[in-house]
Amino acid sequence: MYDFQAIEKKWQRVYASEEPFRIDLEQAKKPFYNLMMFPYPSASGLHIGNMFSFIGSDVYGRYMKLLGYDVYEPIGFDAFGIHSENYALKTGKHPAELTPQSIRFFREEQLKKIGAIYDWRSEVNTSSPEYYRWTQWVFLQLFKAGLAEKRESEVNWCPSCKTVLADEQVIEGLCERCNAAIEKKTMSQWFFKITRYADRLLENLEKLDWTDITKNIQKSWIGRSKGTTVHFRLEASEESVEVFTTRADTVFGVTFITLAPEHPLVERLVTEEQTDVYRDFLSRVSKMDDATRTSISRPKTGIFTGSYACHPFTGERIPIWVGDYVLYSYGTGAVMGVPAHDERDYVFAKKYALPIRKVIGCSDDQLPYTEKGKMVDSGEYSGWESERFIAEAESLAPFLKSKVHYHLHDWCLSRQRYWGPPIPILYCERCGTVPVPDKDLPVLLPVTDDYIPDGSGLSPLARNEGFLWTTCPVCGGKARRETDVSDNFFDSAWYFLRYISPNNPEEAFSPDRVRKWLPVNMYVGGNEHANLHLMYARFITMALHDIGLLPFEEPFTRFRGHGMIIKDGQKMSKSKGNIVNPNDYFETHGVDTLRTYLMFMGNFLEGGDFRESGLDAVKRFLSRVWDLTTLPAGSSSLKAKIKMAETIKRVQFAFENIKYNTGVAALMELVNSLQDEKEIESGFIVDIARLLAPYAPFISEEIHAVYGGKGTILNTGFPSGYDIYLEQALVEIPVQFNGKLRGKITIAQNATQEQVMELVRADEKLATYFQGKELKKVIYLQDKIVNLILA
RNA sequence: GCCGAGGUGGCGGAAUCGGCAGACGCAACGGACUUAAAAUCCGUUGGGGCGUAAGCCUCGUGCGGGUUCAAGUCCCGCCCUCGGCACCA
Repeated sequence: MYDFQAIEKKWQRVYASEEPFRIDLEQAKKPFYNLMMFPYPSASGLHIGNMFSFIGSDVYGRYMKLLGYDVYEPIGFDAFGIHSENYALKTGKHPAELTPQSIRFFREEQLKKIGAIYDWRSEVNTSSPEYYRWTQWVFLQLFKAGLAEKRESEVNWCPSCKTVLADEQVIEGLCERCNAAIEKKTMSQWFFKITRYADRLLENLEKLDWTDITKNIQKSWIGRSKGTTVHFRLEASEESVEVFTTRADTVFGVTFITLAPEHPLVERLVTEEQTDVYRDFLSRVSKMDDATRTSISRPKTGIFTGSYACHPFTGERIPIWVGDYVLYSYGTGAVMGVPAHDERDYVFAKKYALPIRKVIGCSDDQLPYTEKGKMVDSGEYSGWESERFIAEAESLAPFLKSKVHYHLHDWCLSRQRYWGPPIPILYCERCGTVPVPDKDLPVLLPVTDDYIPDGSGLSPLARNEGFLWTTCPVCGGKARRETDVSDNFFDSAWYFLRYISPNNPEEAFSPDRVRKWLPVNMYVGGNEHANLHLMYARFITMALHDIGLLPFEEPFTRFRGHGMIIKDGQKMSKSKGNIVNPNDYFETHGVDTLRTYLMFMGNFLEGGDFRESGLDAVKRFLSRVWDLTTLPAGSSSLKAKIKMAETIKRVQFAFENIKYNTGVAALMELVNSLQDEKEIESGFIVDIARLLAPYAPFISEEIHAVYGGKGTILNTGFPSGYDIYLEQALVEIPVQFNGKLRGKITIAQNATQEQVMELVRADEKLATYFQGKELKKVIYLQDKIVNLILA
């Protein structure tokens, strides 16, 4: 009888007391760093999606362990940040009080029970001073390298969370977390200059073993766009306005210029008689939130400034407009209006009766014609191909310059909140902006009940006099601390470095261990972090590399993004009441069953549909595995050994290619095929347990122990030695006539075509197909298939 | 709109290099065990047709074409779903 509860309790105790997966970070011979994405300890516990992710990662780690690697699988908690703080605000409990409770539940009731090979000595907690001391240190490294900068900027302000958000935390004008409409505010903020790395972040993708899905998400987020800037001299002054275009070939078709309403030239360009119109327009635009402003379907509006520029090629007068569809934050904040060859310009020109000039060969009813083609009515360049003009633009005229623009923006690091690491900067009246010296780290987050944001735009720390004032380390005078804390994404942008030196009080990460363990060999997590976390972690790594602290540029050699779990064909949500709580199944089905089922229900990289009926099926399967131990010891059939050899290959393929579901299926097939065995070798059963061990740790350990095995089964190697039986296996060869399957023959491996044909002709049924036909051709693939072409 | 991934039975999903489509599992149906039920075990299960039967034929991987001895897989043209980006100039 398979008593899963007793077995699991026993091995959970063994794992806790004997710690068989402790890794000697100094001495390990074959280091393999197996990482999964940092969990954020919510009060509601790890949900089934996290569990899916962690188990998928652990299955890989266990497999590598079985192959003999010293697998380091660290674990820790991403405990700072707005999630924890918002929850604290809602419940009225202090985050410093709540966070340890949440962590305790995660650790004791969930993570320690799932049979993962975590080395708990690795545990880090981003909200502990021992950790954030080094977060602050990393900030200072970047600051000293000129990669951190405070500047005035228009920022996304969430009126509900009362804080600034990075661009990537704004989804269609709404806050990623609370869905409140984002407002624009001008504030002084700390930024990391990630845009300096845009090209390298893009180019390095080629070298990484990541799936194309993840790479593609990063590519489009970086959003590299190659184009040309064109200078238009203003009619009324010596200044010029610069526009950015990817279609320099349409420059002869410009009939107007449109500036973003925020463009600094606008104020000066609006003529007296247009002032009222402009004021009116501006008040309408500023009332629009970002969601409305950037909605594609919204009608485009604009006004004429009253001023003109000169066309650099033709000298023609070009009216300058202001349009709400031009974004100040992209390109130069100004565009050249080419209505004949651009959708938006076309609509705009039609609306305001501006001329339309065709400069790319096409028929009139095709306008706006946005394809490339042959240039027409373009002075000396008429007849050129678009591509040629674009490629050579820079060399054609001094007012044309090649330019690359990125969608990626600098990383706004400041948060006007409480629950994060204080940014380690001081402002001294005499010395200006001063970094906190390393010896004074960490800048401790004060323990206070006064942590609720007041909407002033300042962090709660700004009200804390005890925190605020200090002494300038340079001149000894009075200095004020920076009161913003840093973005939660910064905590998790370097944690994989801390994991290799988790308790080192001297260094953030020790260089010897960096060389031994990094970069991370295998990283597993959700693709929803492809734009944010993965980009930031890559940036921080690249920056630390350039500073000379890391010998590599890319933190994660191999990354696999897993899919999402749904329940009975529907998305899980609180409102539907169909949230799966993993702990519910520990008692009813057991951890082994839950783990194996999660890996079996679908392709790990694509997600799956969670169904209790499937869970029952896996429980039955494990029970059948257990029943094999009741078979008398003896020798199993050749058929069984051949099946084992095939299963080993299939299971290994499944692990290597993260197709875990097919590995479970292969094991089920093996167990099914053993139903008729009368007796079996104990080694055979332990080999089944070895194949199963990455999926179902506890039953595997128990089977290993029942047959006298010592220590963890993961130290006993991946099964081998069955290939000799495979050589004895007969093959079944499908026989086709004219491409249609008509039968099969069974023959020894590596048979010649003659041997195969002999059997085919000898087969009573197959032979009938030859009657009255001439055999024209035989296509024979050894051990695979034979196709006979008859006339 | 652009970029990417995908579309396979009643359902979740397999099919590694162009070579037996539907592995494995669920559900359903039939049977064994049982006084009965649950549990468990055994069998059947893509559609259509022929045959008393063993079996045989035929269609079939979103749609339409094509390449090939052979196509879920490759090529061309569509449709739909999901993910990413998006007044991006």
